[in-house]
Amino acid sequence: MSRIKEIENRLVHAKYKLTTPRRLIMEILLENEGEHLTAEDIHNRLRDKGYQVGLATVYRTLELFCELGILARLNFEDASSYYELEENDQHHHHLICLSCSKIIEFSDELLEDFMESIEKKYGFEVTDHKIKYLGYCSDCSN
Amino acid sequence: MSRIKEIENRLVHAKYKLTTPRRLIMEILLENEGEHLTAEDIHNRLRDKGYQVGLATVYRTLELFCELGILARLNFEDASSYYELEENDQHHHHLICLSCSKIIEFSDELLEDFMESIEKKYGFEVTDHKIKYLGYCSDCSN
DNA sequence: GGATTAATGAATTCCATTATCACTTGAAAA
DNA sequence: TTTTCAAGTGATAATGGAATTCATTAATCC
Repeated sequence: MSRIKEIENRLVHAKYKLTTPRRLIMEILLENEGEHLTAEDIHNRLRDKGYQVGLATVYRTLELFCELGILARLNFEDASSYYELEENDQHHHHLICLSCSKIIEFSDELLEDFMESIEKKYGFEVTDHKIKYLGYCSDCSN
Repeated sequence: MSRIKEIENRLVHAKYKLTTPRRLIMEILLENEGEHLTAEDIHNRLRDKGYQVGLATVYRTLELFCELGILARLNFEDASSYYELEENDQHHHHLICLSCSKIIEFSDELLEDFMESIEKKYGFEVTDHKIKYLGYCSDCSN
């Protein structure tokens, strides 16, 4: 099944309509797979292609896609949120260059020898790391 | 050396003046050690204690303290930045409850058996995790 | 077809943060 | 001490990302 069909199915299955703005936003996301886009980035690219989609709709659609697990929202050190396609539940994390802000992705098959292997693999000199575990605390988990 | 004296020294050593607003903000931070405060939190607590310090000054001071390594700025999933005292280079990370937003801290002596041990130690059901390594990429590291 | 509901988009609002700029402070020099 | 002046401050305006409002439009149901 094509990538776009699969996403369409997820939308429809969750009782949402596949509208033109949603399809257009989805196309932008697919065309720019691998990049980390802000809502405004997407809004601009739509405009550049001649499509008029309201910024509010872009925000709403991105939020919806996040809820459906189609997208992941990323927060780096600046104020904006960045979005990227979630590819088949494959976690991946980010190396963030303090100098040029370049973002390199890496997957997490192995958590243990992370630091050493990553440094070698990407020639990245790690000076700090931030880990966040998300989930439910003992008060909330039942 | 007292905590406050030590921080004072760091300021002066970096050629910054020890002004009243900076000292007051430092006191608030020390009084609330262990909490994650926003700029506005600090501003409010100063006001509640009868001190008038401009919000802009609070922001500037927090930024300065971050540069000097006195503070760490934390970005969680909401829009605000949170600040906490950096205690002697001891990394620690965060468990964030998706339900009540409670934040539990944990240290990182051992990276490997993290997930399991954390779940047990804190009764926290981990459903996702986010790791960011910060440093310098191969283009920037020399 | 008419009614009901979902979705859209322009504009507005919100809110955290940053910039501006005239004024004040405090520490070094006189 | 007093003077001096860069450093620092604070009221307010500006910014920018995100959320909200509401009138309009599109899709779906009976």
